[in-house]
This record gives sequence, structure tokens and C-alpha cells, in this order.
Amino acid sequence: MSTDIDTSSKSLSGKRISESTINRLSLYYRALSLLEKEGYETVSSKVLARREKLTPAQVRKDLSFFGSFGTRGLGYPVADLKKEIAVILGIDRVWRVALVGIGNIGSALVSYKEFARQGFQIVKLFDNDQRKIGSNHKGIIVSDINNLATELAEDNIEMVVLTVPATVAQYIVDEIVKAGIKAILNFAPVNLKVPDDIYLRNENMSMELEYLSFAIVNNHTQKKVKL
Amino acid sequence: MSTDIDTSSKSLSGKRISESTINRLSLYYRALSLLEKEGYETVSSKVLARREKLTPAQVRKDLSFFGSFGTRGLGYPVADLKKEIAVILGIDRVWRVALVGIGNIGSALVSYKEFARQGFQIVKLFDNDQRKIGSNHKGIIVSDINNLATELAEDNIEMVVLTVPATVAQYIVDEIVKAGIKAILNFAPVNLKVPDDIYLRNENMSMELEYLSFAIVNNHTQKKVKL
DNA sequence: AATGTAATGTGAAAAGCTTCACAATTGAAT
DNA sequence: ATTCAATTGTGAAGCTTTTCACATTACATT
Ligand SMILES: NC(=O)c1ccc[n+]([C@@H]2O[C@H](COP(=O)([O-])OP(=O)(O)OC[C@H]3O[C@@H](n4cnc5c(N)ncnc54)[C@H](O)[C@@H]3O)[C@@H](O)[C@H]2O)c1
Ligand SMILES: NC(=O)c1ccc[n+]([C@@H]2O[C@H](COP(=O)([O-])OP(=O)(O)OC[C@H]3O[C@@H](n4cnc5c(N)ncnc54)[C@H](O)[C@@H]3O)[C@@H](O)[C@H]2O)c1
Repeated sequence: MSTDIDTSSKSLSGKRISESTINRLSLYYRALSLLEKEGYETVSSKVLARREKLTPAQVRKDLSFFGSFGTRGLGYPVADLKKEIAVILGIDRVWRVALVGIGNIGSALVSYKEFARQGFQIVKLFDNDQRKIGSNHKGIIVSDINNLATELAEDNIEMVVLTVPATVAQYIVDEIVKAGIKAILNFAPVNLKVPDDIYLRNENMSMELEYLSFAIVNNHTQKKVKL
Repeated sequence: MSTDIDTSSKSLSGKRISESTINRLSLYYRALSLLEKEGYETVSSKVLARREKLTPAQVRKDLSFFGSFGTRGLGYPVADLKKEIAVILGIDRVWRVALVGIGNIGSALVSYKEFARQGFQIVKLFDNDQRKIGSNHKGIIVSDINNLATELAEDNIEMVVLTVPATVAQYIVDEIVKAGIKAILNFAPVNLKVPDDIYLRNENMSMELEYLSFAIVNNHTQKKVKL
């Protein structure tokens, strides 16, 4: 047993948390939000697992990387665990996000209230189309892409959502990196080159449809593919 | 059963193909399309890997699950390999897709020409909003959600893209399943329950933003960029 | 024909991730 | 106070995926 006073969360130094674990934390967070609304005070790994189609062992293992949040015999305190996960994921704060490319998908994302509710506030929009620059989208005036660097800095932007055509995505991402942004969510179906210290995630919808196509054609089972 | 002579593709019975391998096939396909446009006739696993930030061994291993498509000393024939992958993924044909929920994100997806170019043709739209039913989106008249089952069948729809509010997603998905659809791409941030024989994929954008948030806050060293 | 070079295809090793299984702990019931 | 039931936290086992390394093959050059 530990003799010192344990402040629930563990130090992560030296530990490598897998991408899958991080993604599952998002699922736990979502499930806990719902459980909280439904009035649950505690939840077992078994119930939490069932809610997101995972296994109880997986839930416990994932959480154990970050601390001991549960009570043996009882389960996890819903509200507290939710807060803990928010801290781990870094969503216990507001992130100032800019979006570049106010086209079809960009407009849809700006209108999406759930992002702001999760702490991701889109506060800046950029485009290169003169008809769009200066126009108002959900209370935000679209800025000229030529002012990207200065306005990103002025507004303390920390993340950028990129929804420009694939043909210009690499050029724009280079500008975003030059401006000092460290995290980018890209929707263009192209493999962007960024320095090692930039966090880049890609949203690839065609890939998901192609997965479905493969599944049907090869008569494959959801988790483990059997041909 | 089959007494066919062996064609270039391997017999895959009993072999398990990982989800990652399938996803990487999509990336190879994308890279090959580009290489073809650029005029390349052959490509080595080394070059193909560099194009999508993977390793040459991974490329060769992935492809080897499905056959021997390359020539030692030379590499892979670009156009042929592209066709082979199209067959494997089942995108050497047109898929008839319906979209349910013509809101912000649904409208963006309907306008997205790249899907059709990849063989995913959105040919049917459904909504429950009287102001939307009967209206024209990119040449498609929005149908009443109440006619879902009959119209999906009449139109030989094989996949559904679901872009309705999270609160009604489970109800709608039940109807879609009842109508005999086997593949669904869901955008609502909710864990949908479907029978084992239904292929369901989820597009979760909040999860990607939360990953970025985690990465920044924890100064997370990423092994690889998420596909 | 022989040699050199490039690059595949693939078993085997290494690394990574998930599941197992159980001691430990808590709260409730007797 | 003791027993019982529930459930966590975790090392170890089991499984999957990735990487390694090299024999093999094809073509070009001499
Ligand atoms: N629409 C979808 O459903 C969908 C789905 C998946 C992926 N995508 C991808 O998302 C991206 C955007 O798609 P879309 O359908 O919204 O396209 P779109 O043409 O509607 O929007 C692109 C926007 O980017 C702006 N833009 C172009 N060049 C720019 C530049 N140099 N600087 C700043 N802004 C610039 C345009 O003015 C336009 O507003 C594309 O890469 C597309 O492949 C779209
Ligand atoms: N907008 C985004 O950028 C975004 C991003 C990620 C996820 N999502 C998710 O996608 C879904 C749609 O988001 P949105 O922003 O487009 O919302 P939206 O409200 O603009 O669109 C939803 C559409 O579904 C229709 N609808 C509602 N109930 C229906 C029913 N019973 N049958 C048929 N149609 C019905 C509505 O009439 C509307 O047209 C939501 O689940 C949302 O969480 C949206």
C-alpha cells in the first residue's frame, strides 16, 4: 500500500498510451455524460463497457493507466470519473479553434453546436473567396486567408480545422505550421506533410465507405475480418 | 464447391484481414490514382510507402494477403495494382447509397462529388421535415422518412449514410435494418445497436478533436499519424 | 553467359494490444 | 463479527500486428 497521500491521477511520464486507449476515453466520456443525465451516481466497468460495446477488462485497463478512480465492490463514481477523463483529454477548458475553407463541409462544421459544447470553440474563419471574405457565419466574420498568420496569432488560436480543396491543402497547411499552430484536423483526402512536432489528424469519409464496401463484398464480420 | 483454376488473387478462406490493412488499401488506392495521373507505370513498395507515411514492409505484407501483384526488381504496375485493389475493396462498381437527414452535414455530403467519383452514388434522400420533403438537392427529391422501407427496396439501395440528430438515430437505424440494409455509415455521436450481420461504421469528429487536445496537453509523442 | 542491382514475398522475431484471472477491497446482510 | 457478493486494479498470458531480414526473382549490362 502507498504510504503517501495519493492524488488520484498518475504521472504519465515515460508511459506510452495507445491511440486506441485515447479514443476509448472519448467513448467513456460520452457514455458517462449520458449516465450522469440519467441520474446514475456510480457505474461498473461492466455497464460502461456494454454501453460502448467494449469489454469490462478493457475499461479497467484503460483507466488504470491514468489512476485508480473506482471503488472495489461499487464501481466508478460517474460525475467524478467524467471530470477526471475531461482533465486527461484536456477538455476541461476551452480550445480556440480556427477553420479554413468555408465551403460545404466547413459551413456544416461551423454550425455544429456540439463542438462548442465540448470545449472546441470555432472563433475564426478563413477563406480566399472574395464573396465569402467579410461575410458572417454564425456570428463570425470570414477573414482573408492572406491574414492567416497574423490573425491566428492575435486570436491565440491553438487548433485549426482544414476544409479546403485537396489541391491547396498542402500549401495552406504549410502556412498554418509557419504560423505556429501545433494541432490540425484535416478533411482533405490527401497525405499532408508536416514536421514531427505537429499533431495532425485526418478525417477520411471515403475510407469508411470503402470499408463498408469491402465488408459487403468479402462477407466479413465487424471486428475480426474473416474471409 | 469451386473448382476454378487459380487466378492471380489468392484464396482467402479462413484468413483474417485486419481493419488496419483494409484502411491502408484505401490509402494505396488513393496514392496509386495519383501516381497514375503523374504518369508512373510502376511503383516500388518504398515509394508507395513514402507517399502515405507507411513502411515498405507494411505495403508488401498488406498486398501479399491478397496476391502477388509485383515484379521482383521492378515493383508494382501502377494501373494494374489500382484495379486489383478496386476489386478487393469492391469499388470496381457503383454502390447505390441513400442519405437520411438533410441537415447541415447531410447537405454537405450530398454536394460532395468525390463520393460519386469513387463509386458511391447518393441516389436517395430522406427527411421528416415537411419543408424539406419534396425539395430538390443536387437533382434528388427528398423523400418522406415514412416511405423509407418501400423506397429503399424499390431503389435497390445497399448502403445508408445517417446524418440525423443523435436523439433519433437509434430509431431510424432500426427502421433501416428492418428494411434490409446491411451497411450503415453513422455520423451521430451515439453508440447504435445493430444485429451482428449489419456493417456499421461511425464517423466521430469530436473524437478526433479530443485526440488533438490530449496530444497537446500530454505532449504525446505520436508513433504515427492517424489515417 | 555471367554478374550486378533492385525489389518482391514471406517466414520468423519483435512489439504492441487485449483478455484473463485472481488477490484485494468495499459495503451489505446475517 | 463474520460471511457474502460485487467489483476494482493489475501482472501475466495470449493474441494480433508490425517489422525484420533474406532467399528469390527479374532485368540490365557487360
Ligand atoms: N463536402 C463533403 O462532404 C466532404 C466530405 C469529405 C471530405 N471533404 C473534403 O473537404 C474539403 C472541402 O470540401 P467542400 O465540399 O467543403 O469543398 P468546397 O469547395 O465547398 O469548399 C472549399 C472552400 O475552401 C475555400 N478555399 C479554396 N482555396 C482556398 C485557399 N487557398 N485558401 C482559403 N480557402 C480556400 C473555397 O473558397 C471554399 O469556400 C475538400 O478537400 C474535400 O475533399 C468534403
Ligand atoms: N454538423 C456537423 O458538422 C456535424 C459534425 C459531426 C457530427 N454531426 C452529427 O450529424 C448529425 C446531423 O447533424 P446536423 O448538424 O446536420 O443536424 P441538422 O439538424 O442540421 O440535420 C438533421 C436533419 O435530420 C432531419 N431529421 C430529424 N429527425 C428526423 C427523422 N426522424 N427522420 C428523418 N430525418 C430527420 C432533420 O429534419 C434535419 O434535416 C447529428 O447527429 C450530429 O451530431 C454533425
